[in-house]
Amino acid sequence: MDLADTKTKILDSAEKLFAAKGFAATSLRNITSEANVNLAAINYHFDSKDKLIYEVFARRMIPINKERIRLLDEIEAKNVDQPPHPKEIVRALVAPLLRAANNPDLYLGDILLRLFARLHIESEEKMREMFKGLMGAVIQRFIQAFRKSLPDLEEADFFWRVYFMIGVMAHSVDTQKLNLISHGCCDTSDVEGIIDRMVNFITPGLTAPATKKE
Amino acid sequence: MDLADTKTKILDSAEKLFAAKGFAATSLRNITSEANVNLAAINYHFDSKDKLIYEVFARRMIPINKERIRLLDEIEAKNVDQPPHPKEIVRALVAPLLRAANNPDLYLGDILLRLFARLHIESEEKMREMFKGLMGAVIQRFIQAFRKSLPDLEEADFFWRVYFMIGVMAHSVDTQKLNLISHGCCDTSDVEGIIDRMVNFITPGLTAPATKKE
DNA sequence: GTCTATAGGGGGATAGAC
DNA sequence: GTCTATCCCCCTATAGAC
Repeated sequence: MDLADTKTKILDSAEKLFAAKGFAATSLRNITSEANVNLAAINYHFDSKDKLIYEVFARRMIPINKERIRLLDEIEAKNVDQPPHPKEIVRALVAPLLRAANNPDLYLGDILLRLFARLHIESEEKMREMFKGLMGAVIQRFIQAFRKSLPDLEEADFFWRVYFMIGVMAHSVDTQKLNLISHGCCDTSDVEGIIDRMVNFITPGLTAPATKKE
Repeated sequence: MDLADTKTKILDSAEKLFAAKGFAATSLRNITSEANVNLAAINYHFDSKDKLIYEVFARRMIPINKERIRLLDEIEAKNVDQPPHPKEIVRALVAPLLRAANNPDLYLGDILLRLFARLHIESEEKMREMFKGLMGAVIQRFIQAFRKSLPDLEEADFFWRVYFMIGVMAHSVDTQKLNLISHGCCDTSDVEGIIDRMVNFITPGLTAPATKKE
């Protein structure tokens, strides 16, 4: 594990600490002492703390988004005549994210997932820009796919439901708080099971009858 | 607006800045200059930054949770012989939170709501303790109510679905990011409409058939 | 209760030796 | 590429005058 080069050690430690404490609360000194490297190495390899934050995200986000697009391409290739069922699109969106947590090559556990959850909640301008750059294209592809598979939904209803779906996904990548309420009866290590449950929760909400004024 | 006393001015400014930038990134100097009060006033009135954070939350959370319990009591009083429909319980849980944003006595808009979203994502120990103290009893009450109204659901399925529901609620209190994808077609000021849409999204997921191994 | 002043520490970033 | 040393800033908290 100490065979990694300095740049990788910094990324690994920064990822872990950002996920645990947040960006502002994690100092460059925290990171370098955790990584057993020199303080100046961060500025040498990454120029600034902001650019380090970006690199930490990009390293994980890019492969996940590639896999999402690959799965969506596959689904659309199978359904050339009619739009695919929303359930399949939901699965293509959430599965690569949840699976990334249990990739044995990463050894990340909940760390990666809390990092994404935190990004969703950050409101600083730089975070917004970063998010747009890393996620914009994928979001647009999936919105188009969902729109075609839910053609009868009124536009406002459609976007609200997509937004609620993103909420489920963003919040549930961190499964720690679930243990606080479930006294350990939920197996948080069974990723494929979590994916199934999440798809089965989201799909009926997406495909429900239109919301009427009550 | 400048008629408020020092303590209230500090709470108002702290709430606004915590929501916008997070706890760690908001300094006591930011708060006192926004509030037009002296730096030392924070330590005089609140002792420390941590206790200020707690007070900011408690001021909003306590009335919201009281209203949630009141609505749940009301629902259960109407349904003494059979458990209420999950839909009614969902509404009792989400409506007070979403309505708090548009309370004209508070003039908070999205600020209050982003604050709650951020609390959900904070992982520091002190936040966990605070959350437990302010939310523990309410969560237990609602879990019991949901359990009775969903008696056929396997236990793990039940808790996962409750967790997904919390995700929708926590994420969707900040409606800013919705505008990024919906090009303004969603009316984020119509609180009762948002509540209806959210209840209609969550309920089918809660009441769906059990998740089977696929 | 509110102020000024300051203690005492930690932060990001960089210069320059090796 | 990696180190030490340091600049200069902002931070929380408190002491003590008013």
